Amino acid sequence: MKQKRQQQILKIISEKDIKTQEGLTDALKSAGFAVTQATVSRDIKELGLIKLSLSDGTYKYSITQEEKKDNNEHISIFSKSIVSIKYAMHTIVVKTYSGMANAVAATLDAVLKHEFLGTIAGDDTILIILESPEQAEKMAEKLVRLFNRKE
Amino acid sequence: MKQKRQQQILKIISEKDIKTQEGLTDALKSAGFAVTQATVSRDIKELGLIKLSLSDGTYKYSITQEEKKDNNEHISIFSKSIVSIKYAMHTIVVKTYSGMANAVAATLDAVLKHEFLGTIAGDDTILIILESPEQAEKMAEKLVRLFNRKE
DNA sequence: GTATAATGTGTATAAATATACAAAAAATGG
DNA sequence: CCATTTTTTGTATATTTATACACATTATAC
Repeated sequence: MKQKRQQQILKIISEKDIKTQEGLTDALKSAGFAVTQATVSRDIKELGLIKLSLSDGTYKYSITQEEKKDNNEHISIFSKSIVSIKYAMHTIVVKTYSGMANAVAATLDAVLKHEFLGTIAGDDTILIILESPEQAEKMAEKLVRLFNRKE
Repeated sequence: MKQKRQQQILKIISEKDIKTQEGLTDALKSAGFAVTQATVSRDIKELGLIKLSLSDGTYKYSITQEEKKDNNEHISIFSKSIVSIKYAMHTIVVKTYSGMANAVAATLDAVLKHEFLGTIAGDDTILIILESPEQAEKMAEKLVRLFNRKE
């Protein structure tokens, strides 16, 4: 039963925004799984679900994007090629693994070109040029967040 | 101060396993930021941090892999350019927004070239060629996870 | 079968987290 | 400068979530 119930939980949270464990308990009840919040709490823990804060100021339960847990290579495909991101004055310097700078720069250009003046890529370094130190700082923070290296 | 404090929070959780907001409050205090749990709760909400359940049965705070938060365009910089990922036989078809296929393909190549035979990119479509349907399926699933389109 | 161990669950409650409200601090516009 | 608005924060507390404990259920070994 537990197995089925946890399946159902994944189904439920993929279909509607579940904001609390109480809400999930109710939804489960509707689906024929009568359990208490305590059990839901345990299920959530086992499933590794997370509570996200949404842009409207509320929360919802969700699965994690990647399967982190298990092994250790849960690094996003792109951030994988990036070594570091630093900024100075109105520029950002992105270091990549050897030979990858052009590929990364091309994609950055394609996706974000309206947000900076331009990029120059060598073998393992990309220079991104912004209009001001302020913009460089903000963009650098954004890139760091987007590629977030962690764990 | 808030800005600095939130930076510090990100630093702290990247360095040590923070299990509760109380723990984070203490760590912040040690770092010279004396605030209460209430403020930490608000910071966590703003930063979009999540509470992960670890394999040892405990919890820790962490950043999300992608930036979801703010507006609705919290889609990772790269997945932003990808429209869909489908597979057929031993190939995968990635659709991108117009003009971005080459940039995305270049990066895929750079990062994953040892994992597939090759790629062909047009204006908004990339064909990835694998060795077998099995490999194509697995790789497609991997790509979907890595770029995880969702929400 | 019975005994024993392991797993799952509810109840009650402890622990952790979010928030209403008021006050303080900072920003904005004269 | 002062007045007004916006943002940030603490206090107190409501809400939400996790868990100790006891009981129930299921699996395992004989």
